[in-house]
Amino acid sequence: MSEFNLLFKALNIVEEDLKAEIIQCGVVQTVPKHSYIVEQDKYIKWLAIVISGKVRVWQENEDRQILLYYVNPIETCVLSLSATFRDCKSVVNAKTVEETTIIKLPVRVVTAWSFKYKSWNKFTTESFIFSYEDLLHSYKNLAFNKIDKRVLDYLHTYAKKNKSLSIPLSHSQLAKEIGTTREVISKILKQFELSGLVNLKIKQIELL
Amino acid sequence: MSEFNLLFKALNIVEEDLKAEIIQCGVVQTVPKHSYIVEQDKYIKWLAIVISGKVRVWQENEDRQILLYYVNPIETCVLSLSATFRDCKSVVNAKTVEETTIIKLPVRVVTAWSFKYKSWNKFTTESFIFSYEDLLHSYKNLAFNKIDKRVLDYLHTYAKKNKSLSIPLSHSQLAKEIGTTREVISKILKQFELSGLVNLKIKQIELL
DNA sequence: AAAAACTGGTACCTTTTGTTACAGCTGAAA
DNA sequence: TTTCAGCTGTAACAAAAGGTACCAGTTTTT
Repeated sequence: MSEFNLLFKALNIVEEDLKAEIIQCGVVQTVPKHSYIVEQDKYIKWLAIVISGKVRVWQENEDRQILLYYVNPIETCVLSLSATFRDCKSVVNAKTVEETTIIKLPVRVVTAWSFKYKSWNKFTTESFIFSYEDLLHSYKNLAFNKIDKRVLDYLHTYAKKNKSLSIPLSHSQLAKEIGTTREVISKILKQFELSGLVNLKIKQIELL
Repeated sequence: MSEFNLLFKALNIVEEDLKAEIIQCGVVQTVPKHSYIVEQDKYIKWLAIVISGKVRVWQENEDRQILLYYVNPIETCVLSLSATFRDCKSVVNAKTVEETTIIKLPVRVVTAWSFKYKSWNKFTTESFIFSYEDLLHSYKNLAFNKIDKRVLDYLHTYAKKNKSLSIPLSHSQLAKEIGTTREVISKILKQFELSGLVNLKIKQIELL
């Protein structure tokens, strides 16, 4: 099935006019792994919807990072979605984790769709709601939980989303997800191992 | 001017049908200070829009709190807005700071408006975008800044929003906004005073 | 006016988190 | 095979933040 048809099906887009508009102005693009999709402080000109692959979205401050979320197939980054309503610079970075196919839609064209097409309205609304709740959850987690709890949460969430108890991350990668340093992660993982919570291998953490 | 007309004007609601619907199902209510508008884990049945007064929205965990945002006149709480699209329990608390007049709209009725009325679509979209960016800013702040910086940020933001260099909060109230304890705030404010950044009085912090 | 509750100041200690420094290990490239 | 960069482990130390305790004003309630 073509990328467009995948998109139509996943978002329940039935309006022929909308389909035509998307096909007309949409650009299918396959991006190699570890490529930037958006960069902090740069203007967002395209709304990108991930068809296959995965995109990591995070914030930076000096040498620290903190994960915001991953964009999975048939999702879009909320922040580029806001950009479709209001020209603005990105306050985040987004980079492909693996080879990723996206459909790019020019921001200016998309703006009107949310009122014109019911399916698009639903898509944007749900994206906003889901993303807001997700961020809220992260905020609460960050505000009230110590790092070890946050690490454990992260591992469990990762396992759940990927349906695998094996998390293929190095200590320093994990540190960047959580917003701390490698040494702290090493210490915590070691404690987890001693408590029998995990098995540690190189670039691999196995939940027990 | 009636509360409804204030609302129509502020949100640029021109559709007569929408005005009629709002007037028909909306309830104007004046709530005394320090009253709960929504409570954690309870279902949201009304979308509340603040007409005058102020509502504080926060999250709790054991004896700690952290401020999410204030809802000011002609704003609505995003979270109750999401509830209009999807029945859900509140994950936050909201309480009036002062006597507050709100217009309550039953969640079930509002759902369809965002596609039916352009002005309502704009209102919801802008609420989502604004709130998301606001939360994102708080998240970054929490992730990367130490408490003293966050306190200073809070004071400056407060001063800016209220157009007054005088912040009428006790140390323990401020602690609850930031998500820490009274002693920590006392220590930090004392340092600020010694550095000549603020003047301290009882229940009053003056930015210099 | 007396009592109670709230507010602020401070000292001391603990826990949590971060930093520095170094050593051993692993896997891929030359 | 050697080499080297990246990964992991760990110890010692430093800084940030939180907890406890107690005291002294101030405001509110009784």
